[in-house]
Amino acid sequence: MHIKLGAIEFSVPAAFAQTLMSGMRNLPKGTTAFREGSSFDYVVLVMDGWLSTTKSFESGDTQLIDFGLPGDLLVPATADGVTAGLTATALTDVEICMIPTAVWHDMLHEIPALRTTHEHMEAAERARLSERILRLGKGNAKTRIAYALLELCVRLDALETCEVTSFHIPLTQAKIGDFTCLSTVHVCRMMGEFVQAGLIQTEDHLDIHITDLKHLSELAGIQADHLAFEIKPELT
Amino acid sequence: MHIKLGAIEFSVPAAFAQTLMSGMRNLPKGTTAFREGSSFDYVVLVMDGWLSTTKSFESGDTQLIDFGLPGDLLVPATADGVTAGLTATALTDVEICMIPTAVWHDMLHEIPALRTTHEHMEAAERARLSERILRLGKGNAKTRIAYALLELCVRLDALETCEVTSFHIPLTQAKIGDFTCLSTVHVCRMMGEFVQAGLIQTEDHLDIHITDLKHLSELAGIQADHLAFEIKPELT
DNA sequence: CGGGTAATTGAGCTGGTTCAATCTGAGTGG
DNA sequence: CCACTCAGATTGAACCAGCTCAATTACCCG
Repeated sequence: MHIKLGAIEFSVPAAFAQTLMSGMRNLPKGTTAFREGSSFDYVVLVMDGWLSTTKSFESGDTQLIDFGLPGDLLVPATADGVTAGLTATALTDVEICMIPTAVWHDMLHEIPALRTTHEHMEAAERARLSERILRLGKGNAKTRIAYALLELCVRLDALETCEVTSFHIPLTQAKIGDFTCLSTVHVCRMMGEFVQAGLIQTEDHLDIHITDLKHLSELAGIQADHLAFEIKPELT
Repeated sequence: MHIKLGAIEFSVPAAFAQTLMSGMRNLPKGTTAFREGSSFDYVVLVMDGWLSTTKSFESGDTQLIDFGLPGDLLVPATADGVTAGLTATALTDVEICMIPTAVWHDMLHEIPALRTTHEHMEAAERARLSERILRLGKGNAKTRIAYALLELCVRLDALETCEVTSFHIPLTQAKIGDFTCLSTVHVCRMMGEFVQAGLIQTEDHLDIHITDLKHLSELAGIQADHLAFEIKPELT
């Protein structure tokens, strides 16, 4: 039995195999893995596909907090250890593994390398959120979008040191707007300007080609390779 | 030897005492505990006083990410496990304990209750950041300030279920602005309106009295007691 | 009393929003 | 093969929450 955490495959003792197998779920696009406020004593390992985590006001206004990509571990719990503080929704058809929190702790305990990777991924998540808060607070629309593109590029391991960097994001402009806290209208305009300026090209609105990494990085306010060190555990 | 994590005192085996003692530091107001980008293989336990964690653009624009209050544990590392992703600055005279990351891991391993509390505090931090991102993205100035006041109130254990709730925050309006991503001018105006509307009173600009918790909660978009469950580990 | 930090108040400005069309492309059914 | 539909992208234009700039006030401290 193997699981992938971050970019690393771990072989898991047979004792855990049954629990892992029975935790596998296929979620069709648009369905929910767990919901804010509900009791949910699992961690969720993303095997395949994209999820978003969101948080809402009672009024219904909803903010996209983060994406869950293959290899990511979603930890929904708030301080009480049991109640989910976020809602996780499948952005594509998704395969996840729901692991009871207690079992996950046992696994971390029994597989030291897994614990190390887990800690690096938690640090990566914190770093990601901090970078994003910095840009929400002090960055303008272009900085926020440029950063979002770079972050996704790095997380998808698509970064190329030279020439054109290409990757696929299963996101509408509305989702990019949710992620960057901008209206779809403004996302559209800004990305249009990026294309005009020769920073990126798009195909089908979903395949992104970064054609001028240097200037996109400048706009984002961070060097792409530096960001990779901050948020990609396996580069150490 | 005892340490306080969250609101809980833990007795620590003698083997760790020497390391803990030698990790103690007194930082005068305005000094820095660790700096973004530097190598720093410790976790920082806040014994007394307030710290802020910040993140900056190369241009110098700086965003306040979070506060470190007594009992909080600051984990500066990014995904590489060693490089600090944040800068921590003392907002008041501060007493901290710098614990080497490896030692901290040993302590978590040897003291199961400490590990549990640590996990709840990490969950609390995630919850706090999510709540804040929600308000940065979808909330207006009043919502953000109201939430900031409530969050600090809850973290300071000052919450009263009825009547007036009072607490002290060693913050200028400029810091509140940094925290909520608003200009000092706008913080001033909004807090002025809160006072006018009878939601809060202030003394010396630092002592806050919440005089209408119900309406402040409505403005903040969360019930104060619900927030307490989300971000206070020891209420479980 | 002088000097410095923080708060307050007024007034004009702007980045990004909202509202409202219009356009485009991928189905879908006949 | 075409007409219809629907989601998403694009474009234009008015609007506004919060910012910046600038001046004034309040308070503390030596």
